[in-house]
Amino acid sequence: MTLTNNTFIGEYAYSLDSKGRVNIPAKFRQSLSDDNEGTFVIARGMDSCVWIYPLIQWKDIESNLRNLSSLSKINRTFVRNTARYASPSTYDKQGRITLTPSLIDYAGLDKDVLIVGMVNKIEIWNPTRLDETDKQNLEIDPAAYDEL
Amino acid sequence: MTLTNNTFIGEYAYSLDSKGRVNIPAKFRQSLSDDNEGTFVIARGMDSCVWIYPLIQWKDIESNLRNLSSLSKINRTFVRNTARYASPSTYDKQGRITLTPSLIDYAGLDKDVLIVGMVNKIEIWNPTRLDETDKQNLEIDPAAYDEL
DNA sequence: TAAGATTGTGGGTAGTTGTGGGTAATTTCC
DNA sequence: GGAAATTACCCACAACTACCCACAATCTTA
Repeated sequence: MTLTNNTFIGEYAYSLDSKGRVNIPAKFRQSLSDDNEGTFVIARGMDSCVWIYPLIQWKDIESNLRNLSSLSKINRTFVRNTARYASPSTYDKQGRITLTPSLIDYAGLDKDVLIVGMVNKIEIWNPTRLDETDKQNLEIDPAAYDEL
Repeated sequence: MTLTNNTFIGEYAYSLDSKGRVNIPAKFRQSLSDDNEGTFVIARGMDSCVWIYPLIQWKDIESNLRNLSSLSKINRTFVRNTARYASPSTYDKQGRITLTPSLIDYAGLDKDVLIVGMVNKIEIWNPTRLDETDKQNLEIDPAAYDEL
């Protein structure tokens, strides 16, 4: 069953095969609207994971990046890190996309990976790294919850 | 008979079958408005239980998450921890929804479960855990009630 | 009170999904 | 230009899930 288009929630334990392919969970593919043409854009996440955007979502980001002033150092860094490692990937008949070796290395991905729905994008994690990140974040969380 | 739409009160002792399915009490289903399309979103509760939102209720939460900027680490963590354990579930012809193994484990659910109406959402408990939680809260509650 | 409808619970089956690997086309590099 | 490596496309199978049917217990209604 499908919620809103291009919306991803839930967590899935999948595997990365020897060719660098990961399956996109069926529920996520079903949520993809047709104008994405079965294509995602994979990029470096800000945490040590891989970010996967639906194509049209990425186009939004792209146009935002275009409008960001290059005067700010943070902006420049953000644009560079986002754009530099991004590449489009269309899924095959089995629903898999291929990750670049560079991204696999960046996220420290091994055979077992965790796919996490982040509402408007998807994250791919090495399960161990996500655990560690979770632990580090335990301290700041309560404060964040309060604002919501 | 139905109170207000999408409002759940009362407590029910139901059972979780070997396939991870629980029945949603008939009264709760009758209270569900049509625009929910017979669908709930199950998620981690803040206590060790499962939360069940009517679909449209969850969509509100979702759109809030969608608007949080990913530039902030706190936001990313918050979105991840919320979306990660959530998944939609439409009830079958018998009125049951399927829980994910991850949530069953989190809430420590066994065969016998307790379904509790929480007005705008539903909780599923392991009866033993709910007892324990109740006892722990006895001490702090009176003070808290005063602020209400 | 008896008959019928509704509700909760269990299980079988067919279709879908995740995973691995093979082959042909394409690209890269010497 | 040709060989090696890489990529894209296809097929096969096992595991899982969604859907369906069956039955017993409870509630409703005449």
